[in-house]
Amino acid sequence: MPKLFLVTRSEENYIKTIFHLGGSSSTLIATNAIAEQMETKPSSVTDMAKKLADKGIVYYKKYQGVCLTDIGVKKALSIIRKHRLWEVFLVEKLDFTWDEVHEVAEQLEHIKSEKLIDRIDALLEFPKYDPHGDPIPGKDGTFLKQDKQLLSEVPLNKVAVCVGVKDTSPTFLKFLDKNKIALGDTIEVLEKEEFDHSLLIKLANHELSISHQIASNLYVKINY
Amino acid sequence: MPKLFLVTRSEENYIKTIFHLGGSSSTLIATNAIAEQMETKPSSVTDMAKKLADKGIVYYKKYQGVCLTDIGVKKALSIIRKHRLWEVFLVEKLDFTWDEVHEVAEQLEHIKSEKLIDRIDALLEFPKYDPHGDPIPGKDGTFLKQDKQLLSEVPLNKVAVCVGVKDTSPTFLKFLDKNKIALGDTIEVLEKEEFDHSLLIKLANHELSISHQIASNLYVKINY
DNA sequence: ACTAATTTTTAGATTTGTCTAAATTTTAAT
DNA sequence: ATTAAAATTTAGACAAATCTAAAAATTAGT
Repeated sequence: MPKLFLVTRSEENYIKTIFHLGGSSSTLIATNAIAEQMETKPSSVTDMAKKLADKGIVYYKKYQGVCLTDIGVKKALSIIRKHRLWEVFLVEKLDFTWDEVHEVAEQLEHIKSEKLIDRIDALLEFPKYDPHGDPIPGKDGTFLKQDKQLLSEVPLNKVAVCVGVKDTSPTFLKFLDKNKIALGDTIEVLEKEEFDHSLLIKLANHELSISHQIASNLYVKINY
Repeated sequence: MPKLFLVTRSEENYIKTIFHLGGSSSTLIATNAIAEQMETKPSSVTDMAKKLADKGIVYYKKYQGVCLTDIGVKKALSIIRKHRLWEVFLVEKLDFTWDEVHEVAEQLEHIKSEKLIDRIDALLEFPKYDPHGDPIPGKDGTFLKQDKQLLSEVPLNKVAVCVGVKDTSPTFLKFLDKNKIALGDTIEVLEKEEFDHSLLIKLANHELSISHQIASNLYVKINY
């Protein structure tokens, strides 16, 4: 029986980052990519890669990169589940706004108590998505892949519903608030400008021109 | 302007322990006492005492012990406030029992977000006492000294209300549950046995004989 | 007041997680 | 295919928080 039960906060952060960079399903993630994402140095990543490999959490091929093992994926999903449930809690129960939740959830996701997160889940009535529209992994490790797409890829005259964001920076989220674009809003693509790929979109009560950069950071789901 | 804003988790635990051992109000607390309480070694306490003294959080007299400065007391109250509010949250909102809350609250008390704890406070409608009957420090640093006393000190035939416990171990709390002694219960002292100082007490629906050790770990408030 | 016992501190070592700088490997370019 | 550039790893160092063992100071006993 391997003793995989002591995972430090730092280790958890690495696991989460590797998952977000696509390191489940045997895709090797480069040391540099992890270092950049975590704002640390590549040599630190190498050190941690070895330690996580020893614990059976990642597969590490020298000079090639790392990916999560089955155990690692499970651990990652558990952390992401906690993070997203806490985000829902902060928004639904404590009236935090979109852009305020991330920083606090980064801390709360490391609290070690199975009972705690299960009770939070129940209190929130088992939500399926977090405030950014990202799916919440199940207690059993199930993970719903969402059929969302970027607004920039939606065809002309299609009607879609805003379900999330790619860029989660406060700057971007504040821009959305200012322009009255919120989760669940209906968006129709009226025009696509060939010159700069900007979009003219129609919201509930107003029309709006948005740049390609904006459109390629907004996730939507097309209605059938 | 002193930079007192980086306090590590470990430092917070020392601050809290010193406070609980009576180290506010310039009473010097011995290195050994702190070490015993925290299940660490005296030499580690000395190291930390120096560090906290450098930061202006404790006053440290070599070979004599430490006590909290004004800044230290403030910091301690802030941690205790968080700890107790989280305990109320766990019991009131997530149906945790008396004996389950402490361990989780020990983790939650270190979450750094003023807004978070203020919103939790509001969600709970600004409680004054935690589930063990201990008062919750105010946001402004006010701290209600409770006029509670040990059941073992209550005179014969007086009626008192159970407001808290001194020993917070699961063993003790489970004993209380089993004998149907709960927070808010009315207790009358019927007899005091001279031989072993055990007490015969009267509860709502039953009488019960309890040892001195039990009685000296139960806090009550006498009704006027 | 003078030992003896206890408490506290110092000095040096350990672990975790990080860093810098140098060495090595891989990738890309001509 | 050889070399230049980029990425990665190694080696050695450092800070935080802890420990052990030895030295120093305080307290207590007679």
